[in-house]
Amino acid sequence: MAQDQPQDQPIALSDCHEAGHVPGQCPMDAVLKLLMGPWTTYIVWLLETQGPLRFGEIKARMPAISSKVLTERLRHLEAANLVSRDYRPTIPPQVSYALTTRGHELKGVLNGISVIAQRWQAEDNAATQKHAS
Amino acid sequence: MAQDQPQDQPIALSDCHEAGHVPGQCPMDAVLKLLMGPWTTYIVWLLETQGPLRFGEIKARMPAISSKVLTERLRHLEAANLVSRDYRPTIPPQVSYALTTRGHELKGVLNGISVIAQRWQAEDNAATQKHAS
DNA sequence: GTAAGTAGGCACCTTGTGGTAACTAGAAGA
DNA sequence: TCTTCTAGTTACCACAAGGTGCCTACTTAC
Repeated sequence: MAQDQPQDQPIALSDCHEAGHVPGQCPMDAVLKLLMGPWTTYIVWLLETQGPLRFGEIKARMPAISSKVLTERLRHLEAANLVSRDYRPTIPPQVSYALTTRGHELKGVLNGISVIAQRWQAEDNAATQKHAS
Repeated sequence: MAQDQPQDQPIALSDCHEAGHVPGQCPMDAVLKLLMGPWTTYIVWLLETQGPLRFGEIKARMPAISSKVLTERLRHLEAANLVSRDYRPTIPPQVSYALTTRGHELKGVLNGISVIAQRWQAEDNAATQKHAS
């Protein structure tokens, strides 16, 4: 991935960043907006680690989310082609969600963020402890 | 970075994802929340590519942002140790902002997102064109 | 007759967030 | 004396986003 680039090259980001910036016109903004809301990364992680899940199964693993928001998040992820929706009109209906190829492509990036986030948190904790003693 | 891991290992993400998820208690959530708001990645990108900048210089490069929001974004980034603030109490005052080491560490991740985002957008554009023809 | 179970839809309320405009300090310059 | 410059701060407004509760459709089971 991009990490193979020599570290002294200027960061590229998206072309929209070249001129006066207007939020919402940038591919990066689109991806960040997708990932950002609460729950979203957790949904992707669930589908990544546990495979396809039904609506109720996802909800059971996120007790605090409301149906409305879960539905909305899944619709957004579906619209972005990150998850696929499989609807079976049985009684009662069965709807299962799975990551698409594009969804799996996020794995590397998410892991990168996770690694950094955990390292920073560990550093902060260590600093706090040292400061408290 | 994390991309060196074999691709068949389960994604790790953060420990908070192991049990019932509560947003806001997760190091990943913290980082995403930081990056997410409008303008934020653009500010980081500016400081990355153009070096330390004064408040007015940043604002001049983002004509649509308000002082209030720029101040708030910079305060958040400063609180997260991503940018450092250098205040000189001259008249009129001079305040310059620069990326910290931690700020530069984001470069890889942001570039990863940027690469994916641009690839997806290109794919989508190609698909749209083909569909339209 | 009615409750349970699934996957939401819909209306309403509340909170957070961003935006706008006015205002500040203190010295320099006209 | 009055304006200008910098880097904000403050008060206020508006909209979007999240949350809550209630409702549906259809069948099976009690």
